[in-house]
Amino acid sequence: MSAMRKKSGKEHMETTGAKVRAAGLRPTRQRIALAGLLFRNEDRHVTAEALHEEAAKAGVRVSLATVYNTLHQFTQAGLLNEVVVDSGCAYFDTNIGEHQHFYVEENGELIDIPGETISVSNVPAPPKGMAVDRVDVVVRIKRA
Amino acid sequence: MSAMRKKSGKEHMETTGAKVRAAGLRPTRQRIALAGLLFRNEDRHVTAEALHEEAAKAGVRVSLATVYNTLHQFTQAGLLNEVVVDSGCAYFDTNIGEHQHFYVEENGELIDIPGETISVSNVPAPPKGMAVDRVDVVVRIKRA
DNA sequence: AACCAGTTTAGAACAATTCAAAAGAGATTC
DNA sequence: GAATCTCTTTTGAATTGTTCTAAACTGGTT
Ligand SMILES: [Mn+2]
Ligand SMILES: [Mn+2]
Ligand SMILES: [Zn+2]
Ligand SMILES: [Zn+2]
Repeated sequence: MSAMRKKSGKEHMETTGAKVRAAGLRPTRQRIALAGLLFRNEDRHVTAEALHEEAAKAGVRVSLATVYNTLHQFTQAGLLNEVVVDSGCAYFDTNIGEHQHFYVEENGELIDIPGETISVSNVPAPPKGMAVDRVDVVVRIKRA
Repeated sequence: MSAMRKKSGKEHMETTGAKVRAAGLRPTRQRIALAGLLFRNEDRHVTAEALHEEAAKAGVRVSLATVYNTLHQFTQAGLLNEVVVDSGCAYFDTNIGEHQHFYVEENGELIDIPGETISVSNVPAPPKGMAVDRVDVVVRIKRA
């Protein structure tokens, strides 16, 4: 589902519950609420802290520990990707397709670069006994 | 200086002091000692903690705070590069030329990929008012 | 309704890093 | 070479992001 139709409120709730269940996770209040926030809009990049605040503002009471647990569970279930751009802060990405990022060092913002855009070639073979897990490209940008 | 001759002990000390001074930093005991450890061998990737231990083993008494300070000062002076591969731990690289890395997630090891090897093309223009600072490629590998 | 396994929570614990204030040491001047 | 000035180092506390623990809770089942 590359281009998905905008869903109505109720429809979104159901979709969300199904998504959590399909991931093999019990659809609890907090998981459904967090999935609701995460998957409601276009692709997004969140930090645990940020999602926790967002939940609070949306009137959803969830502990920070649960936000961390949920982000990791969603990641393990393949619903999210983790993006490493900053030693000191973990980002989670709702865009799980192959793609790359601009990273605005100044304010910590992540911007998607569609997967077909950048091409990486001549990646050498890894040492014996090792296999490539994934190739990450981060384009660090700053004010011109 | 791509391929440098191996230096004798004393020669290395002098070179080291000069390097620190050339970077615009006062050649203090601890900065010279740390530079000595860092730039003595081939290119290396260190963590503050690791360098601190290495110094201790070499009989050099330096505080961890100083190791952090020094690594950052050397980085700012262009003697080191910081490599981001793990949210939670900062790596510093004595190879300041353009190159890429294999990252062995299992044990946190970094392996250089020479700069001419991988080619990255079609990097899109950054948003208005922004400029590319640098493009990082990390090839995450794991046991096959 | 009772029950159980899985989940959430608050708060303590941790790891990596930074900060603050006082003591120490290069560089410069006499 | 002593006085002096500024930059640096040190120690330990403080911060930040994240994980752990043990007790309370809840979704799903009987
Ligand atoms: Mn953050
Ligand atoms: Mn480390
Ligand atoms: Zn993304
Ligand atoms: Zn390197």
